[in-house]
Amino acid sequence: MAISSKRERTRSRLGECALALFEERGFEATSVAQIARAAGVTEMTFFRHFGAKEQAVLTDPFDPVIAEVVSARPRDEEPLARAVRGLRSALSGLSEADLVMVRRRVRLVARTPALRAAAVTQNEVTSAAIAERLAAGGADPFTARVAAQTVLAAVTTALYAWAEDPHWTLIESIGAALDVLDQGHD
Amino acid sequence: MAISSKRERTRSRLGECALALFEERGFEATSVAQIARAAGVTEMTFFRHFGAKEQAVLTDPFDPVIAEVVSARPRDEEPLARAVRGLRSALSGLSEADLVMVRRRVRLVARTPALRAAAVTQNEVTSAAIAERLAAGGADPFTARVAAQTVLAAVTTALYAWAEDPHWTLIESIGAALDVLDQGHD
DNA sequence: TCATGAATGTTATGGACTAACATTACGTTC
DNA sequence: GAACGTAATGTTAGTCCATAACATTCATGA
Repeated sequence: MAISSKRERTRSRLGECALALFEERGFEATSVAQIARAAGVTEMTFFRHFGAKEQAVLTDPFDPVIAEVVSARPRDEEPLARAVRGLRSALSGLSEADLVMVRRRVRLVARTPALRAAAVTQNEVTSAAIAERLAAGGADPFTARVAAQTVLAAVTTALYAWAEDPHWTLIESIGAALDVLDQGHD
Repeated sequence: MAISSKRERTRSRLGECALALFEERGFEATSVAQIARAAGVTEMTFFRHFGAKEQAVLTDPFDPVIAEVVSARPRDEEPLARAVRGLRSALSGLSEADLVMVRRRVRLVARTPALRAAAVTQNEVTSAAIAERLAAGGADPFTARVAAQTVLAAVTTALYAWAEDPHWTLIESIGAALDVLDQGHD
């Protein structure tokens, strides 16, 4: 028997239909009514699963992992180094299939202004979590906030560049971005 | 006779009413119909002046100045130093009255998720301009992009912190944020 | 004065969301 | 496996943001 409940199944069905339609005819040109119909469900149901149209794309298990992993690093490393190494180890855990899906979503976000705007809200949660951990490790609160926001900005830029350029690895792109922050530190 | 045309006057009237109402009862709780009515004008007119509700707050002469000033620095300085010094000289040109208005707007943005999200769109234009200038100065395009996004993330964080904390100067806050990026470089 | 174009008003429409209430489907207990 | 309670979904109605097409007022110079 399936592990997934009915709720989980319709949710993922909605997510898949949304992604496919967005890729096919664009985010703005696709109405949630169309998505709902494609998933064999009502408009209302869509909003019960994803609070807003953008959430159908932006809901991924990616951001929480970052915060988790950064805070798992030894506390005596400096903030930037912790972020870099934390991300490196986190990304090595993704499968090929995962990467394909992540790339599809990130590319869509990278190409859609409304999605990029909505993504910052996700980002802020991650950023706050990272900053909190850094501050708990003894960093000045303001410094922690800036460091967290800065690292995420670099990672986001790397993600968008990677999604558009097929001959780069995710880890390569992110590594290169973080190297820009890190220049002069070694 | 007034220097400002009728168009400019209704525009600024709309902007002032919007800011006041947003501060009074919140951004989401204020409809553009209310703003329009307060300004003695139609809802339609609002949208002709500001393409969207958020633009009533986010339209300021701030972002363009940043890009302008960063690119005005001598090309042989390194990217980060150019950004820091460029901003420093740009901000010193603001009057007390300007600072009060900037603070009101930034505080509203800092407190309103929807406005923070919409602000990134503004940000991207500035970021692209900065990156272009950095790349024209010989920097690798990807590096330029990351540097631009990173600096703006730091500045934005500083802006939000400054708007909420009355005993800090704008330039102090931004300086402190950029110092976080700069640590280890000197 | 009147003619021209800019600024604004009117009306109609569509799409994103919310609220309140009705209904169906699912799983659990007996 | 039948009844019951609840989770999941449907229905309806409405608000607000935003756009389009067309009409109207207002300012300004010939």
